[in-house]
Amino acid sequence: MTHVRVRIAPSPTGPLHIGTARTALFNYLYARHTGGTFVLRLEDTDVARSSEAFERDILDGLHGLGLTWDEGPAVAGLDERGPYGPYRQMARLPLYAEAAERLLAADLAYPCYCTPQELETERRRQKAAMEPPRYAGTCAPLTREQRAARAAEGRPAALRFRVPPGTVAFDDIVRGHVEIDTAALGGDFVLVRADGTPLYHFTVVVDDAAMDITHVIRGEDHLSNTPKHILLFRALGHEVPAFAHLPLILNPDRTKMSKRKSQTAVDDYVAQGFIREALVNYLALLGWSTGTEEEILPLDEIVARFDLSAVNRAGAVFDRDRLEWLNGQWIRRLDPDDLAERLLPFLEAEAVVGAIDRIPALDEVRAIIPLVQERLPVLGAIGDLVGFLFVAEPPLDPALVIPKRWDGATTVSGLAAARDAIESNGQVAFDAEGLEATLRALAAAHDWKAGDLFMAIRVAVTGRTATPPLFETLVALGYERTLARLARACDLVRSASPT
RNA sequence: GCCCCCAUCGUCUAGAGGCCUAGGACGCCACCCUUUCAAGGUGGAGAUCACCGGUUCGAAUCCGGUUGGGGGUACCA
Repeated sequence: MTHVRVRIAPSPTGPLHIGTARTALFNYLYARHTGGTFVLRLEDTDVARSSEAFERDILDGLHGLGLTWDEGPAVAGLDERGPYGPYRQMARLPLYAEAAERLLAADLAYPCYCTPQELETERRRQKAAMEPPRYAGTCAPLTREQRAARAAEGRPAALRFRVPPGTVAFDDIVRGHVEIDTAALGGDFVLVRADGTPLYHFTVVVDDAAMDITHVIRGEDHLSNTPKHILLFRALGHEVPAFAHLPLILNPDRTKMSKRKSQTAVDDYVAQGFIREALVNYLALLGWSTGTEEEILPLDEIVARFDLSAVNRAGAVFDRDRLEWLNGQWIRRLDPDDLAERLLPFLEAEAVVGAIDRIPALDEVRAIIPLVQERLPVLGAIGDLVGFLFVAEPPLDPALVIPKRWDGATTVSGLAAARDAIESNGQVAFDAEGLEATLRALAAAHDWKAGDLFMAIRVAVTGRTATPPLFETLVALGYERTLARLARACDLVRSASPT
């Protein structure tokens, strides 16, 4: 068996897309599962739309997900790795020129002098006549003399590939046998623009051939293009790699996932606090499953079980709710110290937007992990959950402080009594067990339902009706602040509900 | 239009001729637990396996057709 070589070939024309991440993941999984090599190649020939910022974003994003490559280009801070470089297409221009030269010399390709306007006119005519759009082959039969004449006129030439008649067949690893008549390919297609820059279908094949790629694993949107690629591999005299076309990730309306209809940037998910373990796990399960009922799987486990031929054929709608659930599962499985560290940037972000007044120290965050770990669907929810700990005074709606079964007067006396009880208990006994005992006793003594008292205190001290467990929360708040907030809420309710 | 691909609960999926009166998960609804919120537990609603024909003793599973959906069809990637 030959050594597996697969690649992900993103185009740096936008931030890392969920679809690209998924394709990268499946290539990575296949490479790691088979002990093969995972190559990263930048397809940056669309100079107008490519940028270095996007390059960084894509490579950082992939790394952030834990998808490391064995061979890849140099980007800021990273050296080029691998013996098949360079790994960015703009640095491979001479290779394409050489390949173009070979095809031209063998008459497998020919110069085309048609202008964009002429092509456009023809396309319009075909459309009007209800014919399938295809290149008419105007320049295909040109003799050497005719070509020279056109060149002498100063007409620039694109290079077109001569599409041979017949049918191209291949056995797709996920889709099975596929057969396409080359007549359906739209005629002889362009390899190199008139300005000399090579086009995607050409570069991808030249590079996959040069880099000895053995398995092309990519989105189903490339299935129809595959015959063109196979024809080119043959023309270049290279062995045709195996193909595996992955089902598309879909918008809720079942069209190909797009920026317009879905959140597609991996960055955005990360910024909201989706963690890499969950993202990778979720993406792996879009189109693949273990065949068992296990769903929560770490990357190495997925690698061990991955099977390309078990990949689904139907497209999969991206379900954010399910991702959130999985994210919560993974957050709960995180080591507490690790979680604390991952939370810090989100608290910093809260401070930046002014949602909290200060950034807690790491130890402080560690201390509250037990309160938040099983209450975070995403890391970004941390501010909402416990932001009240890190502000001077949380905003307080007096009406909210009064429990449903209580009135203002009861609330005032309840809060005052609680404050006094806690204070007389002293700072030494200020722990969760002590607080619970004290406050339960207090409720019993006044014939209040403990839940009502607790709710009044909860809102008084946090400003919210939904919080982590009360006593632990009070402890996190601290003795002094607990007393102060109780007193403040007491005053607020008293003045808001005159008796 | 033409070419290609696809089709099991709303969503992600299990299922590779009898184990299926179709299993799991998310979401939804109830109940339990409970100081709120989560988490967890239990239960429920939810799929005539797109449709029609065939093959077979037997089909979600195989074959053909229909319908529906998607993708491709550039001097974009």
